[in-house]
This record gives sequence, C-alpha cells and structure tokens, in this order.
Amino acid sequence: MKIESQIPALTDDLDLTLAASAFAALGSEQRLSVLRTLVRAGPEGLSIGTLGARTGVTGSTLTHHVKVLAQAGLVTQARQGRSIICAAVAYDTVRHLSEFLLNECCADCATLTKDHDHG
Amino acid sequence: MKIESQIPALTDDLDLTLAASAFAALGSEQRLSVLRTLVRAGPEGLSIGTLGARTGVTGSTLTHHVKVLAQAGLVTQARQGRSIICAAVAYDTVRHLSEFLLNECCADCATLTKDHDHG
DNA sequence: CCGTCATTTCGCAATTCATCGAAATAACAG
DNA sequence: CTGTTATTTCGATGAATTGCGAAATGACGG
Repeated sequence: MKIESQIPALTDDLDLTLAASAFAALGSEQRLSVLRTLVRAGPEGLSIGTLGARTGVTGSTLTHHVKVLAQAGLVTQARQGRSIICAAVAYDTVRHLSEFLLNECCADCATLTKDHDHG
Repeated sequence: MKIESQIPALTDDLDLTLAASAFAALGSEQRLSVLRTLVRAGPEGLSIGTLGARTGVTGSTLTHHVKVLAQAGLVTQARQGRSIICAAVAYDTVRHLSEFLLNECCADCATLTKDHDHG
C-alpha cells in the first residue's frame, strides 16, 4: 500500500470529496489527539509505539487511525528499521482546507461587495 | 518567541472534544457543500429552502445537517417570517480550529527550537 | 534458520451515522 | 378557524465506523 498522500498541493485542486475526507479524518477525538501529538513532536516524528504510549491508543486501533490520517494527507509514514516513523504534515494541508472553505466567501453575495473583515 | 503568547485564550478554550466535533461536522461531503454555499452567500445567509435548492439536499436531511453545523458553531439560524435564515459564521471558527491543531507545533520537539516556516 | 520486537491484517460485535417519508409544528393570509 | 407554505420531529433502515484480540508480516540479531 502506498504511503504517499493523495492531496495535491494547491487549494484549488482540493475538491469537495477530498476536503470532506480530510475534515472527517480530523473529526475523531482519538485521531485529533494523535495528530496533535505528532504536531507537537515536530518534523522528526514518532514511532507508532511511542505515539501509542503518548496517546493511550495502541495496536490495531492506532494503526487504523494513522492510516486514515495518512490517506487524508495529514501524516507521513516511513519505515526506519523495525519501527514506522510517523510525522505530521498537517501544516499546509490544514491551511489549504480552511482556504478551501473560506476562499470564495461572499462570491454569491447579493449586496455586499466591499471588503469586510473576517479575522 | 513562543507562538502561544501571540494567540489569545480563544484557541485554548477549544478543547479536544469540541474541536473534534467541529471537524467532524465539516467531514461530510454534503455538509461541507452546504457550508460552502453559505460562505459564498455571505453574511445575509439563505433560507433552508434556497439552501436545499442550491445544494440538492432537501427536507429532513438538510435540517439534520444544518443542525449539526449549528451545534459546531459554524452556522447560525434565525427565523424570519415563515423561513429560517441560515448564515455561515465559519470564518473565526475555522481559524481557531486550525490554530488549535497547529498551535503547539514542535512544543515537544527534541532538537529543533529555531523558528521554522510552515507556510 | 530461529526467536523476538514492531506493526499490520483479519474477523467480529457494538455503536453511530445518513437518509428517507410521513406526520407534526410554526407563521401567516383570508 | 381553515388552508398554505416552510421547516422540523419521529421512526425505521442500511451503511459506515469503532474497538478489540488473535494471527500474520517484516526487520533484525545471533
């Protein structure tokens, strides 16, 4: 099985289906916790075992969650000796996701064309 | 310089459970489509009927999805005559969600303490 | 080759979710 | 009050997800 992400680099390329599955990948408390742990760990990543120890999720369940995150392009996996090292690549992906959602703000807006501040 | 010090308590208030359910609310293709339609419509919002016509989701299913989005704090609803007007309030929420996820980037990072650019 | 550690696949029960139609509620016009 | 339009609640059904333990796979040391 491919470890590679399916998520393209540009926001415009993210179609609805892909964006929805990425959000869905984030929409589980355990997976979000796993991903945050990886974000905290930084680019060096963590092995599945360490990740399990830090999050309290172990074995086949953790494998499953990491796979979901990897398929959503939020995490990479690479074998290193006997371990699988997982690392978050969420930074860009999350930015693209929020851009996907907010990008065309007011595109269909009837009356308001002035710039207005959303943050 | 800590990233924490730049971002106020707003982000910290979102706990894991809340963030996960907000992401889960976004993690359905139909709901994401509904929300994007509302974002495009801007602050004036749309009635449930119009929203259904634009997204192809109608009746009880749409009611259900809008309720999920509203509970996640992504949408507001207000009665206006016979219609319910829905409007996206996703702008801040989505920003806070991504901040929640990325905020403590590298907090546990062993070796790297220099600032490094993630976007 | 054999044993061991790290991770994954598989099969399965329990739970949650999406979707639909029919009936119920709410606002308004007459 | 009665009828019409807009939306919601309810109940049911099938699909998807979660979580788990046991067996399988892959990598390494001796």
